[in-house]
This record gives sequence, structure tokens and C-alpha cells, in this order.
Amino acid sequence: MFMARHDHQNHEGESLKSAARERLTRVGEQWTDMRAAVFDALASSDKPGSAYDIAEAVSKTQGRRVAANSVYRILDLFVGANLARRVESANAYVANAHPDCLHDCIFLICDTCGQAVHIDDDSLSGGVREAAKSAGFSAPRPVIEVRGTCGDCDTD
Amino acid sequence: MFMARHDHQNHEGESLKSAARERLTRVGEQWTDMRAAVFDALASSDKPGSAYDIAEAVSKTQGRRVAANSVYRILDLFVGANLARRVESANAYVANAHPDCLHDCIFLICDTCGQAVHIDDDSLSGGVREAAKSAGFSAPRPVIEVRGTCGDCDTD
DNA sequence: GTGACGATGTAATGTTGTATCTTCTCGGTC
DNA sequence: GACCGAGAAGATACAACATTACATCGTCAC
Repeated sequence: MFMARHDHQNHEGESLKSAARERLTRVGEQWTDMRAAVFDALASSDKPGSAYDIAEAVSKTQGRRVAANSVYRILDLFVGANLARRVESANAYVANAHPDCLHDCIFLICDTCGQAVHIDDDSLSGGVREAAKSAGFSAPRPVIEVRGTCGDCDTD
Repeated sequence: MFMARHDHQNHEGESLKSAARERLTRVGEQWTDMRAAVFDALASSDKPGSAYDIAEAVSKTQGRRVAANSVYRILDLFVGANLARRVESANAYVANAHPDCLHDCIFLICDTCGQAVHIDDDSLSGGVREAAKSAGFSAPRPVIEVRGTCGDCDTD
């Protein structure tokens, strides 16, 4: 398996939420109701959600209209704080299940059901970094995403 | 170095254009004026161009208004025929310098100047495919893109 | 109190991508 | 030459994604 190769705090549910809150406050940002709601929406699905999806979900739980604008602000903040990741090839976001450790990650996105699996493999991403360095690129942010069909959809 | 590890026809200028024309006709599509113009626009820069950029460029060279719509159709066709690649993280497209050989590729995109460098490394992309396979994903289309700073911009 | 600041709301706008229907063009056929 | 069918391109509208500018509100230091 290509799963995590070092110790992860791999949170879920309330544990993930409180880890997120701690991390955000540790980097000097506030954990507001709004941010909690956005995080909940994000974490409640393993499908990447667009900012507008999130806005709609939050609107529902909050019982009032929440603008995409606000959601974008919060998502950007989350990405900066490593609480969430942007899936470039889907224009969408997912919660990061272990906000406490920083490394490159690889997304597998099912084109059929939309599910996203997130794996970490520093040897692979390290190879990509190396290749970039050889070409004269520095301080790279690797974006490694694989579009395909997941096991569940494949057997159908 | 991490560059190409097998024989490439690495075209440029007119040579690339004619290779593109040949390839497109070989897969049973027509090489029209419009498509040629789009290809020119695409190939005339090493910066990824958005469909709207291309539309504007083509509008200029053709002396008439060309709709983004038409450009999208042609770009999709090009991507399908391996004449062009889509850069997911930039919502943009680049010409493929060697349309005749099919493999995964890795883009390095400079966040400062916008330049995109395209390298091929089947061992890296193969590793990514392997990782995907281990997670139960099949028939993957890897998207490997690195956002960073290129050598030129870095020394400034 | 009030002034500064951060978070959020509101509204408008810009950018990217699709859908649908019509028109054009070209090649084959009678 | 007139007709017909198919694929290419145009026109229009709209959906989805993203950013900007400015207003409001609450909280905390002073």
C-alpha cells in the first residue's frame, strides 16, 4: 500500500473538527461560527465541494443566505492554514484529514462518482519536486491529481 | 536530468504545425483554417493560454470576431487528438510539441511569468499510476503540475 | 465613548465553461 | 447544375466559478 509512511494524526468527525480549531487558533486566526460551519460542510463529505456547493450547504444549516464570497474567503484561509486543499482539476475543495503535518499530497478523483481519495507519498512527490528542481524551478507547489475510476464504480 | 528518455520528434514552428495537421487528419478530422488559426495561436507562445486568450488572438489575426465557444470545441478536439494539453491548475491550454507520442507529462508553471515547461518522465508518472492502482483506481489520467518559480524569475 | 481592526454581508462584475439551435460549406450524387 | 447530407462554425443564452469594492457589525484597547 501507498498509504501514510509516518505518524499521522488522522482525525475524523469531532476529533477532526477540534484539531482544525486548534490549528487555526494556533496560527493566529479566529475560529468563528461561520468558519466552523464551512468546515463542517467541507468535512461532511469525501467528495470535493465547490465554493458554491459549500455556500449552499452552509445556507441550509444556518437557515439564511450565505454568499459565495464569504465562503471563498474562508476556504482561502483554510487552504493557507492547511485545513483544506484545493482540487485544481475539479475547481473544488476538500478537508484535510491531518492538518497538523505538512506535505504534498496526491488526489485520486473518480470521474464517475466524484469521490476523492487523498494519499500521501513523499517519495513520489519528492521525485516530482526533484524533477522540477532539475528544470530550474524552485519552491514548487506540486499539484498531483489523477482522474480515473474508483474501485466501487469500476466494478459496476 | 529528468528529460525525455526515448526518441521524440520534438517539432517547432512550421514543422510542428505540419505534424499537427498530419496527426489530425490521420485520426479522421479535418484541418480547417479555423483550426490552423487556433493551433497557431496556441503554438506561438510557451505560456498556457486560456480559451478566451486564444479567441482574442484568433480574432485579431482573422480580423473578425471569433467566439470562445468555437475555440473550446477546437481545443477539446486538439486535446483528444493529443495536439494540445490542458493545464488544469491554470484553466489553460498549451500546444503539445510532440503529438506523435502518447504519454503522461508533467507541467512546471511559473507563478511569476506564467511560462510553462513540459517535461516527460514516465518513471514518475508511472509511479503515480501505480499508486492510483494500489488505491483501486483504474484507467487514470494523471495530472501532474507544479506551481513554482522558474529559473529566470528566481534570479531576479 | 470612540477609533482601529478583523470578520462578515451585499452587490456587482469578471472569467470560464456548456448547451442548443441555426447557418455555412463542401463533397457526393443524380 | 440542383439537390442532399454531414461536419464545421456562428449566435445566443446560460450555468458555474471567482474576484472586487464597499458597507456593516462586534470587540477590544485606549
